[in-house]
Order: sequence, then C-alpha cells, then structure tokens
Amino acid sequence: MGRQPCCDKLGVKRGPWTAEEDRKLINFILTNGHCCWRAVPKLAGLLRCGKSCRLRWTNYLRPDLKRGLLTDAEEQVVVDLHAKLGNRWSKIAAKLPGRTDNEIKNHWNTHIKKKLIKMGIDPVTHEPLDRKTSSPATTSHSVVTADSTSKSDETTKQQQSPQQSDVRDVLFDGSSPTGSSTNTVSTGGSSSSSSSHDQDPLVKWLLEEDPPTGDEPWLNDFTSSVDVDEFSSIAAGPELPWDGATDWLLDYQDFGLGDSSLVDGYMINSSNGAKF
DNA sequence: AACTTCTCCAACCGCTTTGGA
DNA sequence: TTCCAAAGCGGTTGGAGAAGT
Repeated sequence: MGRQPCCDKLGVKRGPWTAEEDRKLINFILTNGHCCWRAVPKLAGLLRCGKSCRLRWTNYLRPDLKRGLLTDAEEQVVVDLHAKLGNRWSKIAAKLPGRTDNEIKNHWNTHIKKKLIKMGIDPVTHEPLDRKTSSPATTSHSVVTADSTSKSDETTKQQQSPQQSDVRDVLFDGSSPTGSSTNTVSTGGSSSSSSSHDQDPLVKWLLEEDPPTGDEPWLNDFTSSVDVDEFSSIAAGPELPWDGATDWLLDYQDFGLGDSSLVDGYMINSSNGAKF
C-alpha cells in the first residue's frame, strides 16, 4: 500500500523560505511550541507542509544553532564518530551542540570526504585506500558497506578497523587539539575497547549511544550561553529584527552562541576556529 | 564579458521508527 | 497484536554563487 504524502501537494508552497515565512514560523513556535508539526503550518498561517516547517526549524531557525563552517575540532569529532557510528548523522549531530545532522552530512560530503580521499583514506571504512588492493577480502566488505546506507550501519560499525586512529592522526596532521591519542576513540568494537581510553570520560561520552544529557562539563559553556528567553523576547517582540531579509539570522551567534563553546572537551572559538 | 564548470547547502523525498488507539 | 499517523532520519536534488576558461 502506498504511503500517503505528508501533505496535500496542491496549494502547498515549496522551495526556499521567505523572511516572512521564517518570521511566522518562529513567532508561532516561540509562542506555542510545536505540539504537532502537521498542525503548525495551519496554525501559523503558512502554506507549507508540517514536515517542511520542522526541517526549516531544526536546520535553520532554531535559536541554539551555530552557523559557519565546522572547526577543525568539530571535524575531528565528526570523523571519530563517523568511524564508530557510520552515516548516523543525527547521532553524530547530537554530540555537537548547535550543529544539525543536515549540516554535518553536507560538511562530510563536501569537505571531510574529499580530504580523506585526497589523503588516501577510504571515507567509508576509514582505512587507507591502498589496503583495498592488498586485501581483497576487506575490499569486498568495504564495497558492501559503502553502497549500503543506514540500514547497514550496524555492520559498518562492526567492521571498523583498528587503523582508524591512524586516519585521524593523518587527517589532522597529528596536531589535534588533544595532541595525543587521548582523544582517539577505540574502534575495535564494544567488546575490545581499550582500557586506557575507557578511563577518559570524554571517550566514554563519545562511545555513548545516548545524546548528551546536558550535564557534560564540556557542554556547560554552551548550554549556559543559550539564552532562549532573550531570543524569544527579541523575535516575538513588537519590534522584530527582520528587515525583509534573513541576514539577521546570521546574528544568532550574538545571542551568546558564537563566542565559544566546548565541544568534545575542546575549547573552540567558533568565529575563527582557533583551538585552545 | 560571456560562458562553462564546480562547489556548497537548503530543501525535498521516501523509508524507517515510534507511539497511541 | 495490529494498524496507522506522526516524527525522525538519511540520501539525493536543484539552484545560487564562485571559480575557471
């Protein structure tokens, strides 16, 4: 049986969002929340489907989003987690406050993947590409996992190679913020995790399936810096900052998100990518 | 200057998962 | 237990701007 479309295609607007639509959506959600996405467009006076509203909110309008390119440290987290989790972008995004799965996925496909390939590293298996030619068995495995998507993520996870730590060393030129293997995720599977790494709460956190609880010490700066009330009062107030364009959205960071945040235990200055 | 190619990313599509009746 | 609606998720597409010729 065919699945019903999420919305009536006729009379539903598609394509890029206008500033007016953004404003309507933000005003509505900040005032009412989003009890039911399907009802949101109707109640907010938008000619969009609920799915489109949800995506627009989660990927672009949310006040706690960071903007701009991923920093080196964030990239490293993405590589680490991708080695462990595969293409489970939402899980990866959950470990990077202020980043969305879409953003990470795009960044992976446009930047990180190319970097890895350029360095002779298979972005799927995180193994050196020349290993494939020398190890046919591995190759066939890799091809299978490369062509599959989330459906084979479990398989992918189990096939991660111990070489993956080398991959990160190469990718970040051995000058990662941690400066050592402290940040290296043990990728030998859950049954073979390195004891030394297990001592590191950061690594434990990376290995956790659950999203951060907000109690993680390295998230304190981030969570405390998000003043949603402030954002809400600005966005919902009588004098809205919109001037017909969405440029103001780029200034979200000015609400406290852009100065610095702690990701993966690193202090990251998101405005210039500087590492501390 | 004009055209083509490349790059990036917002948005869409459709499948899977979840939760309630 | 089954069914269905809603939400979540990951892959893909298309358009805009940048870069190259």
